[in-house]
Amino acid sequence: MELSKTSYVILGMLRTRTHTGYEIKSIVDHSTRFFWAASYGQIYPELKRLEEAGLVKGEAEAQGARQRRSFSLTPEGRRELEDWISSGEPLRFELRHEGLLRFFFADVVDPAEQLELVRDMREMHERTRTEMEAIRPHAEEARAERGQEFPLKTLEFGIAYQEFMADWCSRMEREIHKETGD
Amino acid sequence: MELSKTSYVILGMLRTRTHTGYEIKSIVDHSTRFFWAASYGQIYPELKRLEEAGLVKGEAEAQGARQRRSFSLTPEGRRELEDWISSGEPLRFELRHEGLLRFFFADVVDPAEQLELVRDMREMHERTRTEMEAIRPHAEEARAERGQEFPLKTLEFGIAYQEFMADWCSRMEREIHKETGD
DNA sequence: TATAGCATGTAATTAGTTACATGATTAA
DNA sequence: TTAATCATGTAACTAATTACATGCTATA
Repeated sequence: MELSKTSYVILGMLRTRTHTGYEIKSIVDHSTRFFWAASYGQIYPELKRLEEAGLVKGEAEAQGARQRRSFSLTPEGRRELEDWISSGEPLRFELRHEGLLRFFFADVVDPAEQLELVRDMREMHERTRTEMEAIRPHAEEARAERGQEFPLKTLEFGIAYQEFMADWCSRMEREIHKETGD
Repeated sequence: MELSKTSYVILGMLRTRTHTGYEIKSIVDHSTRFFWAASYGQIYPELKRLEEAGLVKGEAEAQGARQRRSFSLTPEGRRELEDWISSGEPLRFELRHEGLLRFFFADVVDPAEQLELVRDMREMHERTRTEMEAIRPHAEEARAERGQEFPLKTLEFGIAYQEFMADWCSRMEREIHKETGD
């Protein structure tokens, strides 16, 4: 069975304990979504496929009349996850940035609009940074209670990344302002 | 007509002069593809739609028996491009980074593998940086000959960005090494 | 008692890549 | 003469989002 990146997100989320599809979605939304998102439309069908492939095991945990299936990693699933992290396969990355795309073509508009664009970009990155700061307690808890170092390191990277982007925007604001001004 | 980001890439590429679909593809591959890619499978059908919408105009420029259609911006197309750059619509951005995704889950493998992962990530970003440096002459030419400031600024951002990523990887290498060592 | 959150899932749509098919021209 | 590059386009596929549909449970 061919595993997609999203399959690995799911396997990874089950590395410490069992979770429902719903829980996986909300953990993703508080962690990996900044560099790898996943929707219900991917998670539920993928959980089914992973179960068929013997990499996860679902167990009914109904609470009263509410249906609920918790999934756990099988030994094969864990091996698959570890192999993927250790595999030397090329690491792809992709940035899709609408602001940068507009910026690239910004010679066709005048400085006032150029300035507005970079200002909007900076604000967006500052907002995302704030959003990430709000998540920090989660990552600190994961470290304190489950000994996980990497979610926090990853979050700290994310914050530094947003800062880097916002700083670059500030620099561009100054550069453009110089031309507009005197 | 609803325009996608890729539509704007095409309009943008025609801002200074006419181009064929083939040329647009190769310019994209030397510029915006680092934050917005486009394939032939998008470009040719999209050029057709843009022409039907009156935003670009194609002209046959056959050289002997070889077919060739060059497209130019119509006044409406230019306005559409300018409006998009100036519009205050939310600027979306998305990072998909397989290395970071593995890193997030890296608690499940041992330090030797963690180290290998960040090393691979660093090397990838250094390679991309080198690739971008190779493009610099193109962007400098655009500035010198067509007065375009923004493609060069964007490229310089790209280079700084790759450096930032590579530096962070180096820092992680040192951090992990400390734990592996003594 | 009503709203927010928990929970599962599918269908339709959109976006995008890859592979394929074809052929001309230029430079080594 | 052959390989690289120029040039156009479609078909099949893959990935992913969004909207929809359903219903339970806890809490304010």
